[in-house]
Amino acid sequence: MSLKHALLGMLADRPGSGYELTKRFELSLGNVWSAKHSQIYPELQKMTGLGWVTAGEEGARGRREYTITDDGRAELREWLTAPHRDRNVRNESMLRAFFLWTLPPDDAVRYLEGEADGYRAARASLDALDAGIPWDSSGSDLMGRIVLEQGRQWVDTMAEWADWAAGQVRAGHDATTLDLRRRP
Amino acid sequence: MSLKHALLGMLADRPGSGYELTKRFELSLGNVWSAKHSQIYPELQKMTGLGWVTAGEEGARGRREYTITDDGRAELREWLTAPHRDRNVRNESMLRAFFLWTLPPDDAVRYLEGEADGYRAARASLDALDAGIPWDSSGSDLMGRIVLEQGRQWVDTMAEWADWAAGQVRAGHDATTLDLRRRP
DNA sequence: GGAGGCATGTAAATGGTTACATGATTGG
DNA sequence: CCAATCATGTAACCATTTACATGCCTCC
Repeated sequence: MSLKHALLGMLADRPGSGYELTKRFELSLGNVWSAKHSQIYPELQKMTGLGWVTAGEEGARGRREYTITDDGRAELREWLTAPHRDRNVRNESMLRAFFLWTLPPDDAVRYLEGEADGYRAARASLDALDAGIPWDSSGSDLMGRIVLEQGRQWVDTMAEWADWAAGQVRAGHDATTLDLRRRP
Repeated sequence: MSLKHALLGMLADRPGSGYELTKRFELSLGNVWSAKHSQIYPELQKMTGLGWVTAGEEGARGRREYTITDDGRAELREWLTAPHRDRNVRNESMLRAFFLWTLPPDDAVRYLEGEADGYRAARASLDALDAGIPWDSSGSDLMGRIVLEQGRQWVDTMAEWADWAAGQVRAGHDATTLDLRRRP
């Protein structure tokens, strides 16, 4: 049930309409969580029912601005501090990698090289995103930039891994002869 | 629609029943993709309808073994080699991190330190998994171990990041004064 | 006046989790 | 004989995506 909390978190910074929240997902938060407007609008209505947000007057073009309530802030704090054990990972590129042994080695190497390129492209767009944001000294910008840095380290690590993996497959290694070089 | 392909990939190695496939998700594949038996059984039936697998005779305790067909192998190859652009990431811990600025700094630091510990624990269990598998020279073991290595690098990178992030918050940095040390 | 962006919604379908339900076999 | 594990399934619910649907407002 993270969508509600993602919306609460965004509204804790400043009030916004469903449309604006959709844009915030697309522009910044989308790198860690995504949602479409068709899910966001009904969710905001449910959250109004729960008393976590209040809907403002209908403005131009039917615009309706939502504001977080004290109950909403309490719920957000609860979600942030409660222990959470479920590391539910879903990584489709790794799932594919798992089955690359069913392909001729050349095709497997091509896949892994393509992945490495994909990660390098992702790195470039994270850099562009970083450079394009006029970071200020607010708390939300601090955590935004720290999370962005996480994305950068993640794609770098994955690009390195994909290069390494392609090399191992190209060299004809098997699971017992892998060269498991670790970072110092 | 990755579940079908995950099942195809596992059956490409060797035939298996729904129960066994569920176990394979729990024991090895679960680190990159997960599924419950309640989703797997109906899916195998659909795949039989598509001609991607064939169901064997009903054995003891109603056990039914599924075997991948040539059509199934073709579909798997197609899925592995077709270009895929959608990097649809969903990372709930990072989503939380994004909103840590709403907490008192001490609580934010505690969260990040807890994350670092969680990643170190994950590292230990990946090491145990690796040590417990009698890797052989098969192609499936090669890719299995390469993917496991990815998991190891991922959790190491994340533990380092969480330590760094906790330090930055503890030191009272803001987005304009972050110490963005990069790996050499 | 038309294009593009602002703005909101619903419906249908798919994907996934939790809970319910049942029974056979094996090993201690 | 009892517990654990093997083995399969369905139903209800929740989450997510895709497609359908509408209309306003601003700028060129």
